[in-house]
Amino acid sequence: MIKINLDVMMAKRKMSLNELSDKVGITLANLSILKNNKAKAIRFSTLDAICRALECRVEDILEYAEGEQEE
Amino acid sequence: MIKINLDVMMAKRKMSLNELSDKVGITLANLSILKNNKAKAIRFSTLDAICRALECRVEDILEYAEGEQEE
DNA sequence: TATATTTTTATTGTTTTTCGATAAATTTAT
DNA sequence: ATAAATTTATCGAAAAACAATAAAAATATA
Repeated sequence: MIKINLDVMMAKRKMSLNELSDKVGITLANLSILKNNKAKAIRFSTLDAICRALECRVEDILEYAEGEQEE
Repeated sequence: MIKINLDVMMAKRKMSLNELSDKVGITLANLSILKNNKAKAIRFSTLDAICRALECRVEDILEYAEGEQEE
């Protein structure tokens, strides 16, 4: 499965959802959905904006976890 | 911008579009579009399938390239 | 060169999903 | 308690994935 580690990166940057929402330009609600692994896909433009806002790489946000599912 | 490095990974694995298309379960045409940076988004299910098929990580496929555009 | 294989491009249609806008509920901090 | 931050939930619209298909173009091979 693909894991979203947005929360980790936000913590590292001490950035709140509000701030990130502003910088990325997507609504608070939708960003929350993405952060909590409720989204089924992502636009590259959004991923790009997130990486730019958090000054990080794709792999800081998205992770392929072999097998794994539970929770 | 977000770069797709599918071609690099396919080369490393000596895997053709045909083979990858089979394993991933999306059509040849659409995989080609993705490979050539014509897609605007990607479903996590697809990204997952690609990582599994190529036995690689997300960062082997997707890369955030600061700035950059041209070409 | 001729032929086969692989890849790219294009089109149409269906289904899915993002994302905005909004509001309420919930959680966490003050 | 109160305020702030986050999550959850609808609804709708616009966008995009992806299938199916076919044809064109590029590449490899005999």
